[in-house]
Amino acid sequence: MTERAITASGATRLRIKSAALDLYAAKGLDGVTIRSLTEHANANMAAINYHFGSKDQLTFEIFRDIARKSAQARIAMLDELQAECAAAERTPKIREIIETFVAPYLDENDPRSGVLLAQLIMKHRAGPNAWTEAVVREELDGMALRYIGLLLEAAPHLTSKAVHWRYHLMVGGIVLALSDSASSNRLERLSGKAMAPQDIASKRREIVDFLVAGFGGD
Amino acid sequence: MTERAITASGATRLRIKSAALDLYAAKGLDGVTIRSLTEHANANMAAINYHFGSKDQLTFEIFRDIARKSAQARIAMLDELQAECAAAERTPKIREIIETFVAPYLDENDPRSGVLLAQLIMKHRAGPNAWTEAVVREELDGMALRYIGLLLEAAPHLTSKAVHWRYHLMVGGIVLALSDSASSNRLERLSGKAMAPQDIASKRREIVDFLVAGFGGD
DNA sequence: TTGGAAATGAAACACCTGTTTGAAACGGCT
DNA sequence: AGCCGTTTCAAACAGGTGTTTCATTTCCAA
Repeated sequence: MTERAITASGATRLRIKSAALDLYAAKGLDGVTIRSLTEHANANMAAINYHFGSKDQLTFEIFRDIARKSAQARIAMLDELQAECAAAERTPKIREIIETFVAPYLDENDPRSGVLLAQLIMKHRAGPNAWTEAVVREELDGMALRYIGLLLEAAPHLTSKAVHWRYHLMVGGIVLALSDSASSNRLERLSGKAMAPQDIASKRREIVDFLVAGFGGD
Repeated sequence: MTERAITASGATRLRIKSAALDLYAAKGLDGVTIRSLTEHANANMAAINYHFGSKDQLTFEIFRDIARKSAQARIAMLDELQAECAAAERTPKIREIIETFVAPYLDENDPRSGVLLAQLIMKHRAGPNAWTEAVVREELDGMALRYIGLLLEAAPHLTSKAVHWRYHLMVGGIVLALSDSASSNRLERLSGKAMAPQDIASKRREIVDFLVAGFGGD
């Protein structure tokens, strides 16, 4: 009884989700209306409420998935890193930790996710919400605590308070750096067009180098 | 002919501006309606269009003033710093430069301005606007270039590209750290209530220390 | 083939936004 | 006092938002 429902409804459901990812990445969290959304998805307005219950619920699902995917990717990388370190009887280095943290924001194969992740966090800061709160608490907080613990080990010269602060400063730096290339491109403007913002590899290098230095070296 | 107009209109004009500062700082850029605004200002809805032309124009004036004030404060501090350094025949240190940059965000006498400044920048990144663009370009870009130049001198081990990047990462870190204490208080939650977010002095110290380290030491 | 649930579509709905209107009240000046 | 430009006020307005309605179509199973 549910099988046909799944396959049949799956079509427009997926079309809507896909269009939502595109539009949110392009126009930002406040620039997408239900009308523009259904137009890009070749669907009817009512389809959103029919398939998702409400626009808020759709948005929640979208960003919960993005956040969960990024958290899982980081957890996998951290597991691998810690296994490696356990074998070599050493603790992870600051640079290694930070590289796993930055990775989901700068995935060459999926640049959209990094932008969306940044938008989620900015939205949660600029005007928190029932669903931003839920996404951050349920998908991101645990991962953040793991990073803070690891960084605390890797940077024994820093107090716990300092590591907490620097974790948050790190997130902020990444998020706003990401959003810059996504919209206003202030970095390119101020540097006199000398910067190539599309070069993800060098972008990652600059960001990681700064953050590693911020935590007190490699 | 203008005198009485100025004094008479000045009253509600100022009341509206003051209420706007309060509400924008408390509710964020997207949480203030013309109705809540005039209610808090004991004014009529039409007063906003009568005195400011439009809600957008009012918002523009508010944030242009905030941005201008912060830029002027920083310019004054930089002038003093550079005069001091010229007398001592040395160049400004990274820490000295960054302390002037952070200062307007963490003014004990006016904590509202820091929050508003952070909101302006987040809004400009999350969803740029005609007036955010104008404020950033006209009030902030020149100051940013001066900082980048100074930091380039103070951190000769960094390339120009690196300094540009780190300047933007610095802004991002400050802005999101500021917005955290303003709304979601994630730092306090994750640290198990061990952090005292109201202690501005130690907050400034943590931020500056991280940024100084990020630029490669003192 | 046919019955009935699932899905779609066009239109209307209710709500909230910023803006405008036109009349009333105010306040200084002659 | 009487005038007139300035300012205030309540109400209505226009535009956009998400949601709902209900008739229609689609599609699978009996």
